[in-house]
Amino acid sequence: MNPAALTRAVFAAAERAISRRNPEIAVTEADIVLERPRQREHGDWATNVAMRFAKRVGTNPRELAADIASELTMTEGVAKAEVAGPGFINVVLDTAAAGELARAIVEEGDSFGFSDALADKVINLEFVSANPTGPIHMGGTRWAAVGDALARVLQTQGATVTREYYFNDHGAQIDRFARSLVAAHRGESAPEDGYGGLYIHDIAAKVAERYDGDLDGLDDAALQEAFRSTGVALMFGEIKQDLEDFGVEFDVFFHEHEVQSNGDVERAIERLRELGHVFEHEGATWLRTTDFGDDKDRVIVRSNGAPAYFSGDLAYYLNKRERGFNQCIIMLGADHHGYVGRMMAMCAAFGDTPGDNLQLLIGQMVNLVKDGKPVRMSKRAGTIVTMQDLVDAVGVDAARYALERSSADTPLDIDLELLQKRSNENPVFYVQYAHARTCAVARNAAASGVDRSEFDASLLDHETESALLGALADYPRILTAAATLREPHRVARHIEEIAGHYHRWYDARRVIPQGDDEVTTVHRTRLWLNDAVRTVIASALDKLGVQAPERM
RNA sequence: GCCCCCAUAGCUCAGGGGAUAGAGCGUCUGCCUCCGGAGCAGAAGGCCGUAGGUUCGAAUCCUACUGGGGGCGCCA
Repeated sequence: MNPAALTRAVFAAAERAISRRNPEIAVTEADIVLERPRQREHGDWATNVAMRFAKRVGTNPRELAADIASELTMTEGVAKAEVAGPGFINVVLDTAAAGELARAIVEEGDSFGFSDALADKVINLEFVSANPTGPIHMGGTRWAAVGDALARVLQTQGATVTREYYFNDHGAQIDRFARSLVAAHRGESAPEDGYGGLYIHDIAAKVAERYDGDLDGLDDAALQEAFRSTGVALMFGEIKQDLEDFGVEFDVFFHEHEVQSNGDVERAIERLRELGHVFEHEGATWLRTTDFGDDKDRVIVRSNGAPAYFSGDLAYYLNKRERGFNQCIIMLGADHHGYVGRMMAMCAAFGDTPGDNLQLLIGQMVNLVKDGKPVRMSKRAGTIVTMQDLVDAVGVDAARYALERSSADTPLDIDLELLQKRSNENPVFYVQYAHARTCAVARNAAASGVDRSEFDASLLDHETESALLGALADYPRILTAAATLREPHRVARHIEEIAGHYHRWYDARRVIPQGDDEVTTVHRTRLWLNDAVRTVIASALDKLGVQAPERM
């Protein structure tokens, strides 16, 4: 019996028990909450439905629970339902009913746990969007890992997802970048407001190489323009390469320059003006974001006629909506959380629903720690620590997993020394090892003549087997939660749990017969369970963009 | 000054109102005659930052405070 079927059974039982006492109280399936008890001896599942309804029904929770439990006991697949504590109903499933899951998972394969919960969502997921003025730093690295994982998790729930990178190739920062390159080219020190670091010299040298001496005759403006366009292109190429090496692929690289030059900005402003949210003040054009909860109104066209940065956001958001996305998710670093108010106000000003059509996720800072001290400087970038620094230190799998297993709104310290010293101390290896072990067992099973020609779920009766099956049964719910809450770390935490249950099962039960013992149904049945675990771990690691090695 | 995020084991972090608060790492003790010991079993280690409140029930929700991080431009 799967959780959905049990939910229906509990619903039916609760409805009968409650309506007997008071027919006017309506129970819906949404009122039924099943959870996995922390203590195994509390059964496979528990529900608090009696405690939730006791007051309204006018009885005490334990009495109502007893009624529901006795109804439930009659349900096929339920071995036991009993009242516990203040009014919980603990349910133990028939061994066979629980064990069927092993076969179901193997037969369903990689798509086990997928659903159509988000099938109506056409999602634009914007993340990283690092400026092309330097390499990707730790904030961008965190979002690259988490964003890619989130995209994959959303897709398991039927959502249509476009991964998008907003490329700020417009504005004053690019001027500063160009001037920094020119300074490096001339052997001068970086401008005060410019960018430093070895990479600036690398890029400058590459630009010069590409022009092959043709730079000599150029005046200052032409020189800066040459370094600007070529430098940005080179920098962007490096960023794309870093992302690719990190296993993250974007569907769309959107250039800010596009909305700034094709009239979209003007059109967005005009739209907002028609809606009555734009006003002129002291020569500048403003959006009245305070009407929608922002702390202050925002300039969208400066008094000198130049569009403010925010105007690009207006046009870009409108552009996304016109491309057909009904949910725009933007992942921002903690240093940008100040934009939340104005972005949400902008969304509302367009007549959309903040929190639905537009969602902003804020990721907290990542610090690398070594020898107990924060690592602040990169060899290459000078002032910041880059994605490359992290990958060089611990590898892609460990880097991604370390970033993905924590909630993005927790500030995170990553201890490089620990991850470098003995890589098996990293949780990613615990999970990967469990997967490799399932593969080793499968290989040995094949060699010993154990196959999946038979299956008897009632033979999966060991406590480690019900625990393992329970964790596997939970996986679909974890995936749905991870998607709807935009918290892919839940997937990582859950496979750690599955891996733990698997290792304990491995210690307690053998798939391969010992010595000269005959291969029996027990061994074949256990192979199904082994392969079910492999299926789920491989699928979950894939969602995290982490390798699931067959051998380590 | 105002706003946002965070505070849970020695460290890094999980815990979407439920029962005895968990994992990995670190420390200590056991387990290799047979599917991979990158594993398993056990031990030690917690006023869940403080104080109130809501609730049958709070690490979880609300308020205030303390401590840490970040942000508050006609910069991008």
